[in-house]
Amino acid sequence: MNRAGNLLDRLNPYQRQAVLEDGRATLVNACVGSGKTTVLICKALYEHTVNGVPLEDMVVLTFTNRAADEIRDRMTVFCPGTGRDEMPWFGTFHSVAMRMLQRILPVETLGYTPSFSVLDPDGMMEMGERLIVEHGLTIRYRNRLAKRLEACARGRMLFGRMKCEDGISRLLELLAEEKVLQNAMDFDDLIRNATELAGKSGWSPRWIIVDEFQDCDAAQMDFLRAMASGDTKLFAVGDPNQVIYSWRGGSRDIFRSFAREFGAKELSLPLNYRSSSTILEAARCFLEDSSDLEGTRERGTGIVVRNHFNPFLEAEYLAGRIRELHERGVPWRNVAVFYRMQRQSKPLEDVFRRKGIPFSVAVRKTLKDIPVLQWLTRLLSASVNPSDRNGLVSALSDPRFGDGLTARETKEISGQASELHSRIRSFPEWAGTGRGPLEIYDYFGLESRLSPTSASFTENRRLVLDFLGKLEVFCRGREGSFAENAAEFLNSSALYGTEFYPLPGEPGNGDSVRLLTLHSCKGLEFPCVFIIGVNPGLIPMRALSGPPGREEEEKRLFFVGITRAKDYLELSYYTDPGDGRVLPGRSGYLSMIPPRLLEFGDDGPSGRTDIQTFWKMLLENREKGAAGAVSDGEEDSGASLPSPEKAPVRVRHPKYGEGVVQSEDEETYTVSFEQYGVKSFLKDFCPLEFL
DNA sequence: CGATCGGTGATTTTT
DNA sequence: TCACCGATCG
Repeated sequence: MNRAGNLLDRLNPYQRQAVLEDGRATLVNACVGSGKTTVLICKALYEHTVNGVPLEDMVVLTFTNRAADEIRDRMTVFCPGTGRDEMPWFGTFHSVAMRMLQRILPVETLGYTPSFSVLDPDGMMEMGERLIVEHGLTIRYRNRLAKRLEACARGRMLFGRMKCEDGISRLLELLAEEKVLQNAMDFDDLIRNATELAGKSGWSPRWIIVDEFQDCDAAQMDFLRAMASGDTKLFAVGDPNQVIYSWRGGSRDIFRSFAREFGAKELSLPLNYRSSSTILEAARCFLEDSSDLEGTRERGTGIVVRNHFNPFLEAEYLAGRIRELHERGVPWRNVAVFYRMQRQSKPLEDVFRRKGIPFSVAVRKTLKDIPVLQWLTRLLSASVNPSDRNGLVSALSDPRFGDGLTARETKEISGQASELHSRIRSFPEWAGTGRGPLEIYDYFGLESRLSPTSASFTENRRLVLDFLGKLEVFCRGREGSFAENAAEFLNSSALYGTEFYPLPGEPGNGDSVRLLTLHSCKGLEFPCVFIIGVNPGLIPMRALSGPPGREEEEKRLFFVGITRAKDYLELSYYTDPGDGRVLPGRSGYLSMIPPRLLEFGDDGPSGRTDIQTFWKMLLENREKGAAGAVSDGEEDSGASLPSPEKAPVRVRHPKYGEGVVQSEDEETYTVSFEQYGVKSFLKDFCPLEFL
């Protein structure tokens, strides 16, 4: 009681109201940086310590492992002695669904056993490839199979009209059968099967609490519905302004339908504690509805806008600028650079490495990127799960580490066909209650399989022993057989994804500058943020086709990026992006920010950059023997502007075409274009041609 | 089989 | 705008 009492004292009135709200369903519209995770944790603590709800009677759901870990860690701080076992239903949607299927739901009715295995996306593709061969299916666009399957599973059809017979839907059916046969569930199956069984089981928690509710898709909503009985209370926290995954099924409508379906009381957390009011005011320009967003902080410095010739020179500039910040006492980890596409990190990586700036990149690492671990997990999976034909075939047929059998040969294996095969089959018995890394290493004869002569031998050996070491730690102190525990380990590492594996050669989360896509920066915050490539075609991404609402989502994405910054924000764009799909010059989004919030950097470091830019252009032009491109380098510096007259002033813009100047103040022109509506332009950086 | 034409999509990605 | 696939034709 005391603890919870103290906890409440630290909350603002909005947060306190949310924690104390006791209706059947509560929907908290939490603005960016308003302490929503704190509220969520306080809610769980309050119900537990004050209202006496056992933690086992609460389902607390997140979308990422990172969020789940944070919540569990912070719970443990307030409830000392509480481990994972006391919070069985705290976790990601997928891990909670998996646990329910393993422990309390009758999976047998679906043809599974509680020791089913979790099929990661790569494993699913392997299974798909095999089924295509075995059944002689004809699949169009084979190299985009993954995308096609995903689209098909969500009821959409990629490459809509196809003249010829296409086996994609047949493949989907076969996959569904095969998964049951192999006692394996993919990520979607976990949610779907848990939903189906929970609806019938009659089991319900007293509370369901959901984080980042705006990311819920239809299947996850069904899952909530299936778990909730009439007595279950629901508490969902989210921010409709941060819907940036709608292509994955998230939707702003989910807020409305939740409120309607459960008659939820809607509250809001409008106070942002993170960003300076200047940054927040700029961010507000990108919202459809910014009414529930109030700053609490001082103005801070202006948002710096800069242009660079190309991504390479921009990286040079950033390296210098970030080093300068570091020398003034800013730790590396307080700085982040955001961009729209993964590949934009490349020039930054190269230059930062050369200039000795420590950095870490959020790269998407899957098992596939580390072949030896991919093979090892298939091998172990086949060893602990006898129905896992898929893993067996993958492990045996691998040309590098396995026996290099063809699919046909592997199919006909009967028992003692291969040494490796018999080792796999007798593994559970051999393993008993526990085996160490070196024992397993020797048991499978890995020393020779990893081919000691190959260049990557040392690295592969280290990766394998490291992985087996983690397996040992995981299994230590657990009851049951080693094979059972190893199966559990493989399942959670499939769900835990990349972070479970060491990234070879890369420094971890130490003191380094973070390079992130605008999508992956969600949920983080940094004192200093640089958003690069704010060009038309990149931010916003060129949206040719696609459902309406695309443009709004790009705005929200930029909003998410801006609101990561606490104190310092710098936006930059390229004069010469070096990519046909990206237009040179400032994105229209920069014109949406009131100019009084911006500072256009043209002194100091950028001056150096301009000289470099000029040299670079000179060199390139000399090499190409081309002339005339140089003048483009300064497209944004104010060309001669005629004084405005009383009569309508007509202008031409390179992208928007002809328009009429509507109004003018000291810094800007506001121009109305026929097709693009009203835009405003800074006088000093004006791309307009006066007619 | 090689050349050519037409249609489609490109990016982001928790688990 | 470009890259890639599939269909079609000679």
